[in-house]
Amino acid sequence: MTDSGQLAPLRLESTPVLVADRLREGILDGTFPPRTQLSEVALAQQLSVSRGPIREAMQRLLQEGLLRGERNRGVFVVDLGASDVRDIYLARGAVERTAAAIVAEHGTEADFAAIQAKVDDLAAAVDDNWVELTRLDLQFHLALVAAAGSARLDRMFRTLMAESQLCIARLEPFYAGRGEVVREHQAILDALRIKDLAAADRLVAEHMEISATRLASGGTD
Amino acid sequence: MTDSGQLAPLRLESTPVLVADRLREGILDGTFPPRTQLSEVALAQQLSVSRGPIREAMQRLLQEGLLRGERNRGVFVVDLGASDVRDIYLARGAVERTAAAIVAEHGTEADFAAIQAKVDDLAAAVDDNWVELTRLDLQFHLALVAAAGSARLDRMFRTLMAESQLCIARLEPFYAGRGEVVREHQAILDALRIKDLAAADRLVAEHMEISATRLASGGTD
DNA sequence: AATCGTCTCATTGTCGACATTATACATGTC
DNA sequence: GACATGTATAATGTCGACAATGAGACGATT
Repeated sequence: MTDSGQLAPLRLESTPVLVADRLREGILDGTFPPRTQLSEVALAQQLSVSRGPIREAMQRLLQEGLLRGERNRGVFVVDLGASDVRDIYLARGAVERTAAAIVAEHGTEADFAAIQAKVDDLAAAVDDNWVELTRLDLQFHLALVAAAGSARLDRMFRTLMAESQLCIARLEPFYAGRGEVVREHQAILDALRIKDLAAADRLVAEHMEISATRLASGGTD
Repeated sequence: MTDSGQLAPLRLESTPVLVADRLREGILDGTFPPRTQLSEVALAQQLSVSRGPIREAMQRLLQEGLLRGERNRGVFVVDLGASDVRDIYLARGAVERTAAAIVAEHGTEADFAAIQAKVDDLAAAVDDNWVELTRLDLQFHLALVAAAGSARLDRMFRTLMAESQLCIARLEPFYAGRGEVVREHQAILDALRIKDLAAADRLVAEHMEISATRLASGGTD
């Protein structure tokens, strides 16, 4: 998997991308709580860059749905309500059910192995760190979508993943026990392996339904 | 629908949005053919604005998938191949099938009327103007997704719509006759009205399949 | 003759400063 | 005292200029 012998480019990412990553991290880990305004000048000073790259990074996060912009006012961290949670998981269902159908039909053994690795990571994780559990949870779904090999499904899922992470981090749900979650994911993978499209579709749809309900029950609309 | 007596804001949209609209229009109508580079300074002079808004507009089109950026090189109009066409319609299937399921279950008479209006527009259009026909075609699908009332499905569809328009405009397909297209769309709407989820899902999936095959056959991979 | 090194040119990346906009507070008038 | 108006301030929006990067052309060297 690693391309040893090949040298990586000196600068992997451009400055605006680096800034966007830092901001996204800050939003997801609670450094910037919902509804807080992100000042361009303040961030520019803290990160020792000009306002240009900051604005460009904000543009990306606006498109990702993590920030909300008001004309001539500024950008604010989004505040996701219960209806947003339902909508996010509805959209994820649309993406992941299609991805599952493709993987079930055309998935290779390498694809299944990659997804299985994510299930194993989830099973091996410690129970008490729920932040890590949700991260690994999303990694499974990312691997599932990646296995479908669709650039656009992947693009759409990544923005939804960021939004999922945001509302998960904010609500701090009881994660329903590791064992149950591992079983749910393993069941999806098993259905994919035996090319049972109907079962895979149903399991993914149910998984979205359950996750959305779990999260939405704790939030305000 | 019109709010007479009320004055609209002086500037509806910000400068970068206006610029993005102009650029998108130019890309879709062939003013900027695929693989052409968009120079920041040239566009800034032509539009009489600074490079800042230009860069911001380009950011949006990059996210929409209409432009491709290379570090320290510039941005270029994307060149979509047959595999991209298939991928776009795969992703559209994911979005629109989910939207159709929602509309079939919870759609109001107003929703159906709005979609029916798009079918009527399509039926009333003149035959020879295929550019207009494809535009109206996409308007139907936009209305369908809008009726689902999901902000994220809508967001995802709009970017896919732009990409669809691009590869349609580039390939200039024979549009398969207006009558056939009208029947296909009317059939989808009819299935939604009678809440036949299975039929609606199948019809939308087939519509995507047919459209993708129609377009991909003419392009290069 | 082929290759490497250097130069030039055009373009993007970044920066600091000015212009514009919106909010909040103070002021004046009825 | 309450409302409308004017002003101050802090933010974003925009601009022009400088720096850095990459591509192509030209010439020198082996």
